[in-house]
Amino acid sequence: VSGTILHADADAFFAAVEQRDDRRLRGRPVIVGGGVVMAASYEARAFGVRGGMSGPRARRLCPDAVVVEPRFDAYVEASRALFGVFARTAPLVEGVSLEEAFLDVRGLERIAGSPEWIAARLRREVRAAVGLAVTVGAASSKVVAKVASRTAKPDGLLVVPAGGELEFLHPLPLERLWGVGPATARKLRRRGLVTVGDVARLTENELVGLLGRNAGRHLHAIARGEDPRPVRPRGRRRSFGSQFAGELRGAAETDAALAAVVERVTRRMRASGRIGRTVVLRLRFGDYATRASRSRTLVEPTASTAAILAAARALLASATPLIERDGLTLVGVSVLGLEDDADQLVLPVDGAGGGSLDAALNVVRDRFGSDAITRATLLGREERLAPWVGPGDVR
DNA sequence: TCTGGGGTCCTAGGACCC
DNA sequence: TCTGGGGTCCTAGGACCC
Repeated sequence: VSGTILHADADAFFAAVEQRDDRRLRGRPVIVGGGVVMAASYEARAFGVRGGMSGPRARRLCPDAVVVEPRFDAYVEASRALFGVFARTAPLVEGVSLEEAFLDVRGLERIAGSPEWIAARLRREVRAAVGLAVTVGAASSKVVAKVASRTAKPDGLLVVPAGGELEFLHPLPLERLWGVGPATARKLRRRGLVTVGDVARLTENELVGLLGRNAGRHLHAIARGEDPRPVRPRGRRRSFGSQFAGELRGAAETDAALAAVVERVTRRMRASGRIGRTVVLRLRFGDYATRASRSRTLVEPTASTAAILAAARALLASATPLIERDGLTLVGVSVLGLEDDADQLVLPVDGAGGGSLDAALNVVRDRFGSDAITRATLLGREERLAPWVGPGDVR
């Protein structure tokens, strides 16, 4: 069936929200984030500015760009509105990030019209209700819908009809495929392959030999536009992490960075009412290429700063020889193996009657008894949501 | 061109258990 | 006494995505 899956993706999301909220920025090159480019408006991209680029480099490329600090609250709010339109458009929505989702519109033909019509209306409604441009790709599978939206950006709509998948995919450069990153692209290019069609001419066995069993099979399928993965709402996040990048000179400086990183992670965990059991230490060394990770699984899950910092320090000590040889340029900590913290309740103060901390505490006492609270912490909205809210947190 | 920060999933080997 | 298949958990690394 043609176009039963839509991929909707808001264009230059952070930058577009800034331009929406400040008309002086409209039509001008806008860069969100000073240290590193988190988003660039299309006006800035015309100068070669890209996400992930260092701030100084971006300003060299585009000296006239307006650089604004990110406002995560505004992005989360815009994302809520965006997903509100998605939810009104299709019964089944899979959020990929704050600004992007797959929508299953199978069976909506008689109610809502053809996929093309649904997609066009979705774009109009987002424009009207959220004030942003969203590009939509429609196809019979997730990969093809995703590649279609990539191809139609910005502010576009591309429907790939059933049966037209290969005609659409095969002339495209193989890097366009969703799931082909730098490493895979390098391997394929070394074999002289350039387009998706070139990849599709390889047998499954050849691709398995090149990339491994699973990756090879997957690429063999998607190069033919075959992707059995259904549109499925994502579950909750599976890890919390944070990192510090920069030259770390000496043990004291490294330990201070480690402590700050752990504090950020555990604070967010407590704010979400989650605890975790596996602590992962990530390191990058002086050559900026070599990386290593060390992990340790605790007996009991925790969100305690002290417990996780102790584990992280032990892991760091186990990597001392590597550090002494090369120096460190990054230290990061992630916590996996998440569970709900049964002893902790996180509730929004403004939703607990009265809009004050005392009122919220009284709600808890009423429900669980006067001695239920051993400790209460007031968290800002931004601590709960930003930075980098996962799609599992949006709903 | 020097270097993002936050995530997800897969692979592979070893330990341990039944 | 020797061989064995299959499952789960843990650790380290790698690829990819936004």
